[in-house]
Amino acid sequence: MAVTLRNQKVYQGVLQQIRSYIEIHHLNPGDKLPSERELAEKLQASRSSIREALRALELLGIIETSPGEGTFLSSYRSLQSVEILASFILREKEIKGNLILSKHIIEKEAAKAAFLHITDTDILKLEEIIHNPSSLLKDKHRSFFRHLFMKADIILLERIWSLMEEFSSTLDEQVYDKSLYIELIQIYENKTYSTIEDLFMKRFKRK
Amino acid sequence: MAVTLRNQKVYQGVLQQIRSYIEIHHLNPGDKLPSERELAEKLQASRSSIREALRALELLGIIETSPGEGTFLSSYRSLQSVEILASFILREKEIKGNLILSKHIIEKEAAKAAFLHITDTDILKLEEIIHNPSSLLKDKHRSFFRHLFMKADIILLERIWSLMEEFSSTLDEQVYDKSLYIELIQIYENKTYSTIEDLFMKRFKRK
DNA sequence: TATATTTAGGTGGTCAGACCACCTATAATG
DNA sequence: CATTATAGGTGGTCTGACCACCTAAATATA
Repeated sequence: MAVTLRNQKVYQGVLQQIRSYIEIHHLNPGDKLPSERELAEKLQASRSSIREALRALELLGIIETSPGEGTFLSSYRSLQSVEILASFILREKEIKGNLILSKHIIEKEAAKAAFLHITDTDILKLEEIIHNPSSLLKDKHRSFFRHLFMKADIILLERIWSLMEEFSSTLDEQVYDKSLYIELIQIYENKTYSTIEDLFMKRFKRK
Repeated sequence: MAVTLRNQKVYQGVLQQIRSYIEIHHLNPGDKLPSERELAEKLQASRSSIREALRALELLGIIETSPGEGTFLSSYRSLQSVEILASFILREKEIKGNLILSKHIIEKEAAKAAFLHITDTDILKLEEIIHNPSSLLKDKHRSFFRHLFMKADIILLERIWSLMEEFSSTLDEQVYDKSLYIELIQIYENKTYSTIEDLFMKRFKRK
């Protein structure tokens, strides 16, 4: 059995050693890790313990496994862990009321952060999204803000916002307002940054 | 063996079923989950598979285990996953810059949202936090904003911010600025809401 | 009776060994 | 040479076994 330091569980030690292994061997995304049986022997732990560590890493999106092939470092960043976390956190009732407000705040900041980088082409693109007759209001909303997040270059907030969007769509109260987009586009055209804050805030007060 | 839907692994199914269990039984933080053997029987999976799911949940800080006692819903969010995630994933440079900015934005919004609810008592409390000689700047920062989040009553953003704080603390560059807190307290005293935005933005521009 | 002690059973932690389905490279076959 | 078996490795899963630990009930003690 692997040495158990300070009441640490074996799988936690395995976690650290795998991290070291990756570092020492300069493994890059897509590279293969030793097999479970090999790790078990190398790290002096049972295959079960190795697997407990690997499952945890998998949930965090750090590794991927292919039956019959092996275990590999993830080449893309999975949001699996965030989703699991979110699904547990958002379950709590008080949080749900918070969700709409938080999402609104993040959208406001995206609109502000994008301001400096918005070009005429972007404005056309945004108008096209909003006036597309074949899309639902919900989809318009998502495309619209996704574009803003992209321009603002705040990937992290975009991811968080995406999750909030997903969860808020499971709630009853849908709160999309077409005039918001139109007014925002006008602000971008007139280059009046300072009015963005008000645009969003007055809309939230109304509820 | 548990039914394997769409190539889904057993432990992933177990993950979902545990989530359902928590919801159906209205479990709250601190409450006890069924034992591993009981879950194995209930969910028609082996104890190993149950454990793989539990280990993953443990790493995410959703559950805690006590040998000899049982498995419990976490009463506090341990965030131990953050450390692991950070050490594996945060190598990517683009994300780092994004992290600091995103955290800064959320802190700014917390400061604004708290504005209306700040009382004289709160101001004293905030000053006490900042001038406490026995705490590190990092801890001052956290206590300070935790108080603001509490007053603003935006739990969800606070959770997200906590995650970001944990993440950013694994980075080299620490960016706490004591004068920010002092100026912010002054704003609360003078009740000049409109200057909060500038206070934060000018600080970010400097970097 | 009231308190201290033992004990039995439950719980998580870990391990070893066994199949299975799947993949791949090699060897045997046409 | 191309095709097809085949053998061995890999993750996925299960079973059953210990161990250390905790708790509460049963027992012994004051």
